[in-house]
Amino acid sequence: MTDFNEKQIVILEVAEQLFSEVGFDGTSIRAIAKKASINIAMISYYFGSKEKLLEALVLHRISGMSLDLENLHQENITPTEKIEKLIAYYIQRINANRCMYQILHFELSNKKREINLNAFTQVKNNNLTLIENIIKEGQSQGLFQPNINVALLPPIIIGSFIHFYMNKKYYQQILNLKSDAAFEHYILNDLTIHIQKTIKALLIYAN
Amino acid sequence: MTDFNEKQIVILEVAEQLFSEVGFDGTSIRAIAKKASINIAMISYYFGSKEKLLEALVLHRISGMSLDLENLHQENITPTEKIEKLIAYYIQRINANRCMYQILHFELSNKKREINLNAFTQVKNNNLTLIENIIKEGQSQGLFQPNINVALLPPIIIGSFIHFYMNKKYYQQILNLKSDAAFEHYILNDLTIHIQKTIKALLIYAN
DNA sequence: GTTTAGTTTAAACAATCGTTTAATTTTGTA
DNA sequence: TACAAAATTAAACGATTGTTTAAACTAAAC
Repeated sequence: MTDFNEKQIVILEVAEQLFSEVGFDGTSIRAIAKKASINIAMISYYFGSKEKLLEALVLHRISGMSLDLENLHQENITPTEKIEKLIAYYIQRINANRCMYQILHFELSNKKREINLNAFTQVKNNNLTLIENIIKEGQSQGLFQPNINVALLPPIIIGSFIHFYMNKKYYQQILNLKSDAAFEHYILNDLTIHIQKTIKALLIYAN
Repeated sequence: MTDFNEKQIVILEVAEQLFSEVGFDGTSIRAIAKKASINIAMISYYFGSKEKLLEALVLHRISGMSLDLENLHQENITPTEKIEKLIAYYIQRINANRCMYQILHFELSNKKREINLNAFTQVKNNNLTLIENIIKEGQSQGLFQPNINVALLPPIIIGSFIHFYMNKKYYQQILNLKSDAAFEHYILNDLTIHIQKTIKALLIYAN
């Protein structure tokens, strides 16, 4: 998977954290080097430049963002249950990769940057196909409505999560989630159930 | 509403565009000055500093982000129709303020920055109360389900929009929206209808 | 016409930025 | 041990950053 040594991995991890916390432009080479306990020249030495470090980081993480659920489609459960499982797994994976999602979320919409989107587009298309197959199955069984815009389902799932996570302080306040652990627990339970209910209702309920 | 002169307004508008396009850290005082056709010293002269310019910009725009729908609650239409109207209006307003939403979205989650959130929190609480009142009305009429987590509805609406907008290029590609106008039209029609359907289904459908 | 306060300007400020250099240390191989 | 390649370092590079300065300009008030 990776052709990076231990020291390079440390740099990538530190960069990921800082980029997600204070942005690419808000992160200096010196800040990364200090946090990774290395000399600032090592970043150019290993990755070439700050821009290329970002590219390497994205490519390094992107493969782990594809949903790995080939067995789900073959499981002997109802399409509704499959959707439930898919969403829970999806959110758990977004949460696990939330730093990278945050970086991509901003840097991809940043007109200054021009990252190679092919790998990310492929991940999104792959995840979209996965959802599409389950929905087609549900539709063929007469469980789901026929007129579902599948392309707009990921925005609901990902968008809800990202917005919730980006406004962490606000939702911690109004939902009385006093610790980071409580916030994360809420995401993996209450928020997940809420999104599951929402998508299920959309698929099943006839307008 | 504003105590800014024409020149200050121009600076604020240019800053808003650049901050949303390339981020706060990605925007230099000189870039703002050049685009606004003013001397770089004028920004410090009028606003004190770059940080204070951002604060002034947020405060300048924030009042326009509160939903103004007092009459909606009194209209003689069903709660379901009220929700539809509310969502269409909500998305139209997010779209109109999308630059500021983008700025807030990133800068508020940026650990470097410490903007005064009170005004924004007030807007969010105000909008939440508006939704809550309509849902209570629908619940009292037996139209909506009783167990609705109102706090998690804005994340669906705002989150879906922002995610869709942030991944503009991707969705333009897979939805075959070749122009900016076609993309905006899709947001104000198809995406709006999709979110309306989603929220309605969640409110009405019993899991 | 003079004065005064408010604008606008070019220039300079120190600080930080990403990157490169050249010398040194470390590591692995013969 | 001797050598060569790789890794690491401190220092410096020029460019750009946000901000300040002091002079010049504008326009209304007296």
